[in-house]
Amino acid sequence: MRTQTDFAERTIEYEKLLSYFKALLKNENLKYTKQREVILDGLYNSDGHLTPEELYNLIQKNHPTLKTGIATVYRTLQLLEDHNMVTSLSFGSQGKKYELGAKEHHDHMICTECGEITEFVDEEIEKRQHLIADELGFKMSNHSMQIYGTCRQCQEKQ
Amino acid sequence: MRTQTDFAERTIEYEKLLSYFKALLKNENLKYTKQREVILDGLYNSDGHLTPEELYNLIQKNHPTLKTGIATVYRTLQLLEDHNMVTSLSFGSQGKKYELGAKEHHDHMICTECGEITEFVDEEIEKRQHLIADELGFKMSNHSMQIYGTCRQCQEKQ
DNA sequence: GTCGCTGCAAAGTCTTTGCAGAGAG
DNA sequence: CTCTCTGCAAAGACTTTGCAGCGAC
Repeated sequence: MRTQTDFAERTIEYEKLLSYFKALLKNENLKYTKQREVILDGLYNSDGHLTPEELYNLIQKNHPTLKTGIATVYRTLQLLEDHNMVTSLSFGSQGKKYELGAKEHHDHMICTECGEITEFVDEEIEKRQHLIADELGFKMSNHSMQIYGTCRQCQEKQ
Repeated sequence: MRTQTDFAERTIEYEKLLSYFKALLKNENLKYTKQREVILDGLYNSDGHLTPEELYNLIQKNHPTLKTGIATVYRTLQLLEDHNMVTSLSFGSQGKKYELGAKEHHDHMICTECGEITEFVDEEIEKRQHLIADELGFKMSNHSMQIYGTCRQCQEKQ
């Protein structure tokens, strides 16, 4: 099993991400704006699991001079999701969160006390998922798995 | 692996479900009302994956004489969820759906074309989930897994 | 009878959209 | 220059809440 740390090492650098984004925009006759840049940047320079509002606040804090509306955050997240650059996660009552999807596939372990999200991958589970889809005659396009519980820190607090 | 059909056989009968619900209400000095009955009934007599609005419509159709407001549906679903009688699922853009949680644990395979939901359980995956939680020092309380793709019927249509 | 429950409508959230001006290419 | 993007505010979708009357116990 691999965990979050490994992913950090594998995460493609910001430069690559940015040029991919720029190429994509050019390809579709869309424009590369300062707002789109800071949104991508915000997603990159965070733990990667943000609600639209959290992202909006982060941008306001880091780029106070640039006026960026929440509508633009929503629109850009939608754009990024349409092009598979980000993935949206909906964990129960925590609302919809977004993460950069350029990373390798992984699953999530969510602490119900503090909301911390740890990423992991288990090859065995991945294999079985494909197997199950095949058995049910399903053409699998995607999958997600979440484990809910209490993280080590929160257990110690109690 | 087991699938939906097996679950139908394991599903506890409505009578048991109902008496559990009644006992629970009595226990907390809550009242057993006609509205609460038809809501539980609606959840039971369906494929078990309903949005609050779908449930509301179903009730309107099956019990046209009984006035049941959507607010009551929301309130009752909340009540049932608080007492672990139903589970809410949020699958991407499909919105929040509810299912009776008295059934055995299972995971979901969702067709992104027609929205059909098939349930399944894989013991191997269940085992590995516990293992992973242990390795990460996580006290697991719950987990969910979704496989997205195209179901057999929708593949044939194309 | 009491006290919780209900429908209704109003109020909250969260997200999307219309528009006129700003700005990238 | 053109045509997309943006902020703003208004509109939408979904969910929750306050209230006065209703109904379970």
